[in-house]
Amino acid sequence: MPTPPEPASRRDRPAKPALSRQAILDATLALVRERGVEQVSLRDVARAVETGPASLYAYFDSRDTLLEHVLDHVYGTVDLVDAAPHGWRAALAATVVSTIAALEDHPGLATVALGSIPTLPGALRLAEHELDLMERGGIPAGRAALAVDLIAQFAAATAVERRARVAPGRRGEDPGRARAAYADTDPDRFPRVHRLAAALTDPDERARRDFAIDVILGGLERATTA
Amino acid sequence: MPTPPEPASRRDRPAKPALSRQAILDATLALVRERGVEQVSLRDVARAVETGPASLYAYFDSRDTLLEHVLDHVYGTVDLVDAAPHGWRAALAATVVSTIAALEDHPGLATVALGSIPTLPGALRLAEHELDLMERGGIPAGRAALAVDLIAQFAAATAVERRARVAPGRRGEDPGRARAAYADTDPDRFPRVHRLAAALTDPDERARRDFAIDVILGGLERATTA
DNA sequence: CGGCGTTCGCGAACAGTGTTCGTCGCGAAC
DNA sequence: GTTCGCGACGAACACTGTTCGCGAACGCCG
Repeated sequence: MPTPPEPASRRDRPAKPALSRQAILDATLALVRERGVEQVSLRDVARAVETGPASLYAYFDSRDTLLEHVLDHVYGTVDLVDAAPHGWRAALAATVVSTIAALEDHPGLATVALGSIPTLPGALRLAEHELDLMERGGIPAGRAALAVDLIAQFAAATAVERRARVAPGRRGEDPGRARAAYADTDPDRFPRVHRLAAALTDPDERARRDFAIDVILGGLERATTA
Repeated sequence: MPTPPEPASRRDRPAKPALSRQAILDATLALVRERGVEQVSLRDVARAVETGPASLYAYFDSRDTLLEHVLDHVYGTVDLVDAAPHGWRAALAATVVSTIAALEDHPGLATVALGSIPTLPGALRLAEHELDLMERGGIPAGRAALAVDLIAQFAAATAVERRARVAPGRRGEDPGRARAAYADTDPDRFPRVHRLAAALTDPDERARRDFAIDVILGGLERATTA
């Protein structure tokens, strides 16, 4: 507002990175990391790269497309744990944990992961590594291909749920309330739920996660059921 | 606009159901079923019960709360398959399939399921049934409690992903494009992904789902890994 | 070297959202 | 018959993702 239209703005400021896909991606990634996907609007991104919202559409078709690229960048940072030290199964488990952690570091991104079919390089790199590990484990290729999908779905879903549970700014969705709701269950209608209230609402997220990974990898190793 | 304020509107139309939680829920459920969650605004719901959007807040704290109740109603319609004919494992598998189907009948609701902790009666009923089946199967109570969570997460995630894949009005996210992307992968960087392109993009959703259920239930049956 | 044709960045506007506030009119109570 | 309380709701708010079209800067052509 102080300076009027600021003439020849582009030429006067050669320091400005000139607006590129990469600059937009980097800015979005930083914003997502610190605020979460749903608190990042296109106006915020535009402001971060010193432009208006309309300009972003020259580089990305839509907000969703932009977020898919951000997601793939995050996939690219996942630690691909090697089979060498503790065997393929432990390595695969560790890779899944790393995937979940990467998604949780960028709140809301997991929702994007569940809603899109992965085709970008970061996701392919992750799939390749998982296939490698399962090959070493002697999992038949057909099963392994299906498992890649199941694992990705599980990792994303876990990250989404976690976000809902920790519930930073959300309304009263705190775990304590859920715990109370289960304990207050009518013992006649829902005897098992009532009896297992504590176990069903156990807040130890790590234990839940490790249990799930163990179930999935264990089931994968078994021969197909007759 | 033709009739000015229409005086004494309430008294003139005693047929109107007077606006209740149930009426709002029913209207929302119908709209969700035919259009999907994200295409149902509070204004749409209000219009369906012949009122304004503000009135809904007398019955539900927020849109999210309303949707959670809709979700629970849907949970309440899930077919609880009995253990009698084919054993507990097949019954549990069928119940999971039924859960996924119910969620898919209400597009977008699965997202709500992933983002909230279930405390309402429909979800409890489902959990009770699953615990019953696992008890019959000899699954230790602690494992069963954790499994309830895993199963619910899996069902919701599957329904969410399915919605993304069938992609009714969404931009070019058709499965064909994904298939091509995998086939075009660089065979040097991603040899396994390239080789398994067909299997990784197999559009047979039912096979993927049954594989996943088999893996999870199989892993559940195994003793905990040493 | 000057003028013009073209491209494209982006300011402004659009249609829509969930939510809140304050008024107003009905129904019950005295 | 009059008054009062309370709940319904119209209107407004702040914000979203996205599109349109003006205008200014660029580079080719004479």
